[in-house]
Amino acid sequence: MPATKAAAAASPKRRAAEIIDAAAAVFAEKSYHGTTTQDIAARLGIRQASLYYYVRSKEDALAQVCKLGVEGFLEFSEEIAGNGDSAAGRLAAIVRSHLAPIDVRPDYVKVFLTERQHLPKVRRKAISRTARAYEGVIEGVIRDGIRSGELAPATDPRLATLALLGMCNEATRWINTARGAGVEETARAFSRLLLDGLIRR
Amino acid sequence: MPATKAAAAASPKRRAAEIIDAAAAVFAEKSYHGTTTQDIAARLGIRQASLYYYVRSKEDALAQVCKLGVEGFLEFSEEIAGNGDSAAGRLAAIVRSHLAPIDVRPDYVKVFLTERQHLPKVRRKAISRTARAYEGVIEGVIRDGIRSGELAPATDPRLATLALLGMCNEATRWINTARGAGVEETARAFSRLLLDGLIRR
Amino acid sequence: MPATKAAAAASPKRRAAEIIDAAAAVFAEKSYHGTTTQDIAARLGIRQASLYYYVRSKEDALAQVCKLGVEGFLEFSEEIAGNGDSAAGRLAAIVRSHLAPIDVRPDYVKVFLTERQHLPKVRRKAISRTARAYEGVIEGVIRDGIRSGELAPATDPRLATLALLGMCNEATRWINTARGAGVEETARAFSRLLLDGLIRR
Amino acid sequence: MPATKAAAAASPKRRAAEIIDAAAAVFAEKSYHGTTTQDIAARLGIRQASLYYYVRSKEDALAQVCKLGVEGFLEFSEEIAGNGDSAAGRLAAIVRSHLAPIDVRPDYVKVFLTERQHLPKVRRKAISRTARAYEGVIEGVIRDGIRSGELAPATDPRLATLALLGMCNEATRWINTARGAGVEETARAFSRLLLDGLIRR
DNA sequence: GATGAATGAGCTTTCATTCAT
DNA sequence: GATGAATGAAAGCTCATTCAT
Repeated sequence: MPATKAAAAASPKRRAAEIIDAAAAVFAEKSYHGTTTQDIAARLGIRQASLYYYVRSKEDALAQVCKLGVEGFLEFSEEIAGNGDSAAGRLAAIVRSHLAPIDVRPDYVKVFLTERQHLPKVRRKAISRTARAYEGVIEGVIRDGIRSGELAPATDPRLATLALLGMCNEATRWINTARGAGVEETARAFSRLLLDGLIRR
Repeated sequence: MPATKAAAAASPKRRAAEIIDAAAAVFAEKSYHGTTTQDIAARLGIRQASLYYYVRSKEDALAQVCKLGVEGFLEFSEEIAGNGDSAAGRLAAIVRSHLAPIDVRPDYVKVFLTERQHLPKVRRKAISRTARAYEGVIEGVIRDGIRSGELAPATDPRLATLALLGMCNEATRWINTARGAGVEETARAFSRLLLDGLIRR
Repeated sequence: MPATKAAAAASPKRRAAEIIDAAAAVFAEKSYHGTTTQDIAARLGIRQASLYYYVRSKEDALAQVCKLGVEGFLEFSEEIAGNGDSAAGRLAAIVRSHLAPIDVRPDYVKVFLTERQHLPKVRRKAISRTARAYEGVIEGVIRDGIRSGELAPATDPRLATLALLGMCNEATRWINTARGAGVEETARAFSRLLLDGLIRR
Repeated sequence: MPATKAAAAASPKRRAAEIIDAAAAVFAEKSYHGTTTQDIAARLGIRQASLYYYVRSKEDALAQVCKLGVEGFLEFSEEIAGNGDSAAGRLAAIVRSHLAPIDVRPDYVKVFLTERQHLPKVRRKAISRTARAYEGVIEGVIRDGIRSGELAPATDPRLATLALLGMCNEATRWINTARGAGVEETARAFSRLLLDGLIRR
């Protein structure tokens, strides 16, 4: 029976994860520079100084959040890109898999997308490289589809990729809110839109 | 005979606009809370204290940037929505007109999109209402098109609107850069994508 | 008639020097790490934050104090070492010229002697090199005197140098206090001691 | 069979002495206020909190180090002063006995000399009294020598004492290092210097 | 118009210390 | 004996803002 209030329900590792969780939530809401370490501590019901038992610095917390926010994007996309499916099928799968982390850990993804710029150069560059690789994979699938005649030859693969990413990434702002919709629905609607367009046939 | 370097050729009003221009640029690059008034002053070649001759406060500068960043979106969209064109034509026009300010004043739009959350509640709510109205206009055009049989009946107008806005808004990150493309091209590619999709017919 | 309290008697450059003066005094009294920036501000009758208008950081203040604390040692010693005087005459002059800055700016010298270790490595090494050179000059004079037969052949020039420096440097602790004596007296007594010893002849 | 690495071979009392040893070493290197309890713990391979099993506080550690650092100075000096030897012989013995603790426990002596100022007033004053007494003993020997005609009548006993102490105390900075020399040598050189001076006879 | 000087408020971080285990 | 977890207090520093000039 734990006596202290704060140490209540927390395994050694779990507590550290909770700190990062809180950081992600507050960074997502107020932006990195708009967040004080006090904000994070308050959300956890601990004192500000106690954060530093688990986290080296505010910036380190951002780095951890961003790391978890980007994880999962690249790996699945490569897997999908390499399966033998049609280009359309693979693109639909990519949309679905891109929205998945946004569904599960929206704060982490949002922070990764909007706050990673505040990471120190070295880390930022490394992440940018990963992101660039991810875009490349999607672009490759589109090029494939054009070459094979499955996708419209007039398509600009680069801009199509940016469109796909743009609409999916902005979903961090509204997915699972009243203003928006759930992932399943969103994934279906976005795939259809991307592949078939709005025009009735 | 102007002695100071910076104060050289500047009408009273023009100078004030330059201050806001500089604020927009730095806010866009470093985020609102990541920007110091010193950053803005440095970009203008003046001293920190001199900013306050033109601007009431840092927050006031943000408000002005956001105001100019949102201007032009709503007016044109209503005009377009009300012209007698087909739904497809009107949507293409909306895409074009939405990208226009991004082309002309990317910093202002970017700041409006990402930093308006840091405005005090009253101002923020007012802007949100405008934004909501804007979304409503687009959604209306899509509903029109579905009703008239021009657009696919299975379309979710809300999600289609969010998709359109998402892909256009994210363009603030790359339009006119080497990584992206110019507006004309982008508008054409995005309209086609939205209306016809990627699949070859 | 100056209205503000603090800005009273202070030319632009003079004020900065006053800040460093205060820092030297407090560092000398409480040691570098034992001093808070608040201590320095209090001695000047200004607010802590105001220090940073003149000084980049506490460490920068230490660097400035040390720089002024070491200045004057080397230059004179080289001059003296090179004049055509006897070894005994030159050593007496070195003692006198070494005690001079201790008389004029005891705090600066004391801080240089005891706190320079807390400077960042680069600066510290540079200062150490200067100090080493200074010791070398004195040692050289002693070697000269031994070679010419003026000084006792059994003398260890290195240890004699360290003795000279030791007794002079410790004078920072008591010179011009009731516990000690004035410079003139001290210089005379130390020269005689060094050259003739305590034994009566 | 001891399980923990660090706690291996250590009697209860011996361990406490090791803690103070470590404190002395780190205080000597980084100064009292420049040392963190973590620094001391790290040098022992234990955790910060574990220090408090042996030491009441950081300040208490300083007090213990200073106590051991000053021990041995006074007792021997009184013994020497009281033996029937010549003034010169007694001064040489004092130099030797003053350098002895510097040789054996340089860190303790150095900390005593440079950090005792940070002890709370009561303790500091008590130590100062002891130090003053020590100086008095040396000064007495010199006065004796002058009175008896053994030492030069023009000698200022106070300044001669301060010279002796200055050169010996500064030896904490270099004794037994490559830059300096061993105790035996140093004691011999310093005695001769003090008594006979540098001039050849 | 512009700025040098100053500051209140607040920020991130450090640190000695405590205490239940 | 030793330590993981936590914290009160304070440190150095930044920053938006003011104001006399």
